[in-house]
Amino acid sequence: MDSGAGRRPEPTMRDVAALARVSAKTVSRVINDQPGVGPEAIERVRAAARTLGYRPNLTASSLRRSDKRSATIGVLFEDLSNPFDSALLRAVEDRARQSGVLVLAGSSEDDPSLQRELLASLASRRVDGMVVMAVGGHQDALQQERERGTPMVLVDRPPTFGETDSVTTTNRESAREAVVQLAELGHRDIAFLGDRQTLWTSHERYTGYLEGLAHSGLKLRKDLVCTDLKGPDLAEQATAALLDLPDPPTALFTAQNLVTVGAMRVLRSRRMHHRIAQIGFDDFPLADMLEPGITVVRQDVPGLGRKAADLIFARIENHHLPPSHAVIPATLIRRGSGEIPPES
Amino acid sequence: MDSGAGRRPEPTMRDVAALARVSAKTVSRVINDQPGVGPEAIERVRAAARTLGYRPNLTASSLRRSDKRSATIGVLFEDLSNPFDSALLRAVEDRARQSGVLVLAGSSEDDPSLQRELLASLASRRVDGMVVMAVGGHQDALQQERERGTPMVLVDRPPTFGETDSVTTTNRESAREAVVQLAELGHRDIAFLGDRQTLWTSHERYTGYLEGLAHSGLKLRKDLVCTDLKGPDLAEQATAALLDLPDPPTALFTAQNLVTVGAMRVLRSRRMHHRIAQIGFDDFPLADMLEPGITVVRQDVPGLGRKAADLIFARIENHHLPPSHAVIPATLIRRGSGEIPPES
DNA sequence: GCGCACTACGTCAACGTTGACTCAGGAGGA
DNA sequence: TCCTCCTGAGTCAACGTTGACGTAGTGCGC
Repeated sequence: MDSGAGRRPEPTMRDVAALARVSAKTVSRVINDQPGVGPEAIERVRAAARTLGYRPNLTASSLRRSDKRSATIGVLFEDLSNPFDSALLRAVEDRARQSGVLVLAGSSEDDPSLQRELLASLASRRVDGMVVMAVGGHQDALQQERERGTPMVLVDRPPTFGETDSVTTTNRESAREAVVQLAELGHRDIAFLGDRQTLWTSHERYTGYLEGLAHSGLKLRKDLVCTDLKGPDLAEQATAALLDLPDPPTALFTAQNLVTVGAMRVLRSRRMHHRIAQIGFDDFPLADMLEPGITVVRQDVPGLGRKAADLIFARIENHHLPPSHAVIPATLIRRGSGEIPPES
Repeated sequence: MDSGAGRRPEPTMRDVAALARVSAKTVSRVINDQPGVGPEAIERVRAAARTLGYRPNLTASSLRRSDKRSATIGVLFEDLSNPFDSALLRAVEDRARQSGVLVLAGSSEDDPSLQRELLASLASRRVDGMVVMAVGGHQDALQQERERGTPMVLVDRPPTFGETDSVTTTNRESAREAVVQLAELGHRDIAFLGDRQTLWTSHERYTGYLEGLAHSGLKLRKDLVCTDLKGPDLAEQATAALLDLPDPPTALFTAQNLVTVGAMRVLRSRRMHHRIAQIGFDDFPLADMLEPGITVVRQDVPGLGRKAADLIFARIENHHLPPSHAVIPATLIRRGSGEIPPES
């Protein structure tokens, strides 16, 4: 074993060339399957590379190559341990692998300065492109990066600046659909519980909620709207407060995953989960195993990821494509909780 | 905007040097905070770098530097969209960020040839180290990589070869603890449902099951042992078959996440979830919201990830450290399903 | 006034690879 | 026979950066 020795120096093309008694350039040709090398020279080079355990140095290669490709893309999401983000990452990774590209991944934690830092880190490594879930607020850093010509695709949230590809979900339309379904069951007091309004998705879903009410001829009750619920604790408090109203809602539209779970928790602890309707945005595991099953709007996460990857690779291939804004449809999955009619 | 223009060439040190009227070396010194540059030269270089939007090329830098560090590590897990894997990735990423290191991530899908390919891909990019969840079976590719001197830490599964760091969970001990708890409640017919036996973790948990039985003076009933349940479908079939036995089990030890869920599903559909005890290995979201809550052995996933990252960075710093094998304790979380006594 | 140390730079080559070019030798045609 | 073309190589420099080393100028002690 390696005990005692430090990291062995990697053999270089020159080492292989010396052993095969050819020039380094010939080794380069063999490694890159370029023509102009005779069969027995090819064999000598291959044998030498094998015995030395030679592996090409991609960093040196991409430094010298004319296209400067690093065969690496950057992925900058909010939190890689979040199931949504990791499913997205996996979809991007799968598509990248087909092109022999590896993925540098980072979590921005919705922190602009961290995003800026990671962006610079990716840029220093000269990635071929970036797939970014932009943090809320100003996107100056992203815009600057894009304006330098770095291929970039925004996922889940659209760019606030021009000429940049994006992939999003039908947030507004699907939220609206959920609310309309509740209204058609006879609900007239439908509460909205959502995440931070600075997040584009949250805001879109709220707009969809408003549209759904309007479409169904319902009046907006401002006391039934709870926004900026960051995390399950705030969601639980908000749900409890709603239920304690003199005129409580008969249905909840919970516009984010953790909010959905927080609300569920409160409904269950009050044994009201069979009497109050609930539709959540974004599916989650075991939603079908609860009593009742939780009706949700399911986003096509792998679809989002695949599309994002397709776009980034298309953009890398051709910088001059017109920007593309893909919208991936979400689906309403009826499991019971969203099909509870109002009482009396 | 960038419309029409291809990717703008990145400014180099020479560009900055020309603008600041100094040599490239001086720019290098300023960028790396090295001494030997006067204050006003520093200012000129800084200003020039700002106006040009200069960002150092880390690939060129790591090519030339003596230590050859790329400030990048590789992470090779089974499936990055799996919550266990992604939580692990996140923990590694957090630790890496502290050292200014980025993470190249890949999913091996438990496929030896894919793992081999990704390993080569990482090696070509000259990562400083690798954190690997080894695929089952032969680990030759990993061993070869390790023998070349690449710093490597195996997570969740130990190496079958020497001189390599690893981090694992108390699979056997915790499985044993779970089974002993069931036995102490009076259960005598405790079934084992587990994933593929080729996986080290599955095998360990099975061994723990056997130890638990032995410790409690129970005899092994081979007809209650179901292994190699890959995926929830097989788990459901196996559970159904167990319950259809003339002498069915009164408690289930489900040794893997998807198996746990599959078994739960069958118990619920047969309305037996309040009569048959169940303890699962590995926690999952909403386990506490079901009726009854699911008792599980919870692994300390962030702890595993942190430790793995600590080890890889220690190894990168010092190749000569003796190999370290960390074992992170798991905890039994009692929620109800594992505290159901046998009937009559 | 001379040597010496010290500071603030600059010069050069090299990291591992590849694009552009050169070149020897043989085949083939006029 | 001579010229051209093609094949299978090799040579050289450069990608962007930094380690090793060189050097001009200043300050200071004796």
